[in-house]
Amino acid sequence: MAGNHQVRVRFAPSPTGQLHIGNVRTALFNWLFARQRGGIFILRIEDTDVERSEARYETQLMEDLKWLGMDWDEGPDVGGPYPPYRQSDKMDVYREYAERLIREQKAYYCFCTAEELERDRAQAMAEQRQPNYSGKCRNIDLAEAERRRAAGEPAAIRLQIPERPIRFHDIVRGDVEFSNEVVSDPIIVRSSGMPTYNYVVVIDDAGMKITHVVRGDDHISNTPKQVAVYEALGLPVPEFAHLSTILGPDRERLSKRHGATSVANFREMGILPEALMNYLALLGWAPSGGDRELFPKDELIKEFSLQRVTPSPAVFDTEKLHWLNRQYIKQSAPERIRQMGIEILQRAGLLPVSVNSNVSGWANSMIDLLAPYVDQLDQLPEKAKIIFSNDPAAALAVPENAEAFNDKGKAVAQAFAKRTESESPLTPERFKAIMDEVKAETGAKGKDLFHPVRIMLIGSHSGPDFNKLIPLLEDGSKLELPVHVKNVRERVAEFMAVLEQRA
RNA sequence: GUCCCCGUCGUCUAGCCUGGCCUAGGACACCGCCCUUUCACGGCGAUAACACGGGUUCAAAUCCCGUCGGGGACGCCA
Repeated sequence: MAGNHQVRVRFAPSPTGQLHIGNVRTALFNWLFARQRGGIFILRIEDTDVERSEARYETQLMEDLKWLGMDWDEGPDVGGPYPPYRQSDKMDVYREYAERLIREQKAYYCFCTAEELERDRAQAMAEQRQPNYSGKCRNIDLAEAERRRAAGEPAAIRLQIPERPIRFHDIVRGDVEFSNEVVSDPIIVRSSGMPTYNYVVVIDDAGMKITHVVRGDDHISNTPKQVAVYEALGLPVPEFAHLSTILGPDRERLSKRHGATSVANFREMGILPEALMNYLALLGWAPSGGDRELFPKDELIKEFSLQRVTPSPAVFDTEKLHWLNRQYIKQSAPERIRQMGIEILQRAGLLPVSVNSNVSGWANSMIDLLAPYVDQLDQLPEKAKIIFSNDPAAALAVPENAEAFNDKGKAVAQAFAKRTESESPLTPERFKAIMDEVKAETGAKGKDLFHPVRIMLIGSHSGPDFNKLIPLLEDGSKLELPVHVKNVRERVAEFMAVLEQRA
């Protein structure tokens, strides 16, 4: 394909806060589209809102994108042929274009005051009309307007919307048409001399030779205004693709009150980046056939297509994200999960700040054992409670557990206790032998045999395999850890004390 | 209020453009069974949807109109 047909897309966030999940999805679709088509993905930081923009958010935003696995070909850090990629502050260019529009009578000075406009708007609403600009300054003679400005009267510049419908093509929604009646002449330069967003964004996008504008559908109503700017300036109009909104479970736009909504949140929770990317891609896009869910990055790039993006809004479903995350945890190299797990356990105060090889070896086996049980890695400390804490009273307070210690269960507990008080350390082999003896002595088998023992050891009748659990308890008890791990003998002794007392 | 967008299982969606292959497919969740001396994992299975009403047609989830419902935009914010 010839170079001049090359796809050029951009993600243009404002560094005013944490990168929101909806915005990353927009970034992702831009990126996937660019990579799929062998195009250019551009990062442009919109920090014109000086009051709210912060450098740390910009850094964070770039880290978040990288963490997710995205890269950009042009941007504030890597440069590119059409700078600037940070400030879209090209005042002279904006002014020059605005002057040209005035000269060509495609734009005009507007002397209306804010109060006047507000009054008109309120009246239109009251009369159930579209609150459009009246157009009262449209016919002020240019010479007259210049005279008033020279006399110090403040004036904004408005673009004159043509007397015909404005159409544009949207890859997701097809042809979209807005009647010119509903598109007010937009202000492109404020009376303060500052250009407005709808004007600036067009010049910036055109300047960067953007071929496809992929963004959230909250911009769809702005699009006719922007198209009018392109046309007035004689600039080529790009293709558009407006992505639907991501909703919370209550079908309201996803926001902070729905819980985790920023990339940073998911990262801290121990969601793997490939799982998040996969999930986000599936929100609004599906492959033809729609029968595959697992899409690693490379597969997404291969399969993605903007034409297949759905126009309807999607509810964010944490359960499905969790499912994908579990899939990727299982597929992932064990070392990676171990390392992440150790950091999380350290933060929870269960592992020392610096781990020696004895501790890390032990921690690794523990993480290997527990990781398949979690939806997100930050659940590890909670799951590790079975190893780090031992509370017989609490365990017996659960009716279901207490029931396991009927006469037969109690006999099992006593027989087991009798054999383990001298058995230390306990190996899995020895454990098995003991269980066989207990079985012979008490006649208990199956659940009757194993439930009491498991409750004694970890306070619950469900949990990981004994063969792996026993060594973890025995080895852990010998390590210097912030929280002492009790071995089997200690656990059984404590448990029996409480059990006898209750009887 | 006006305009725009959207409307398939509880959720994400395939199918819709190019009507018949749809007895509407897949996935998550839920439920059941199997595996496992428990739980989880895994395997198998079940329940579950074309918003409603009119057309057009031999035939409509698919095309047209209307209604209802949801979301968004209506700024000298971005």
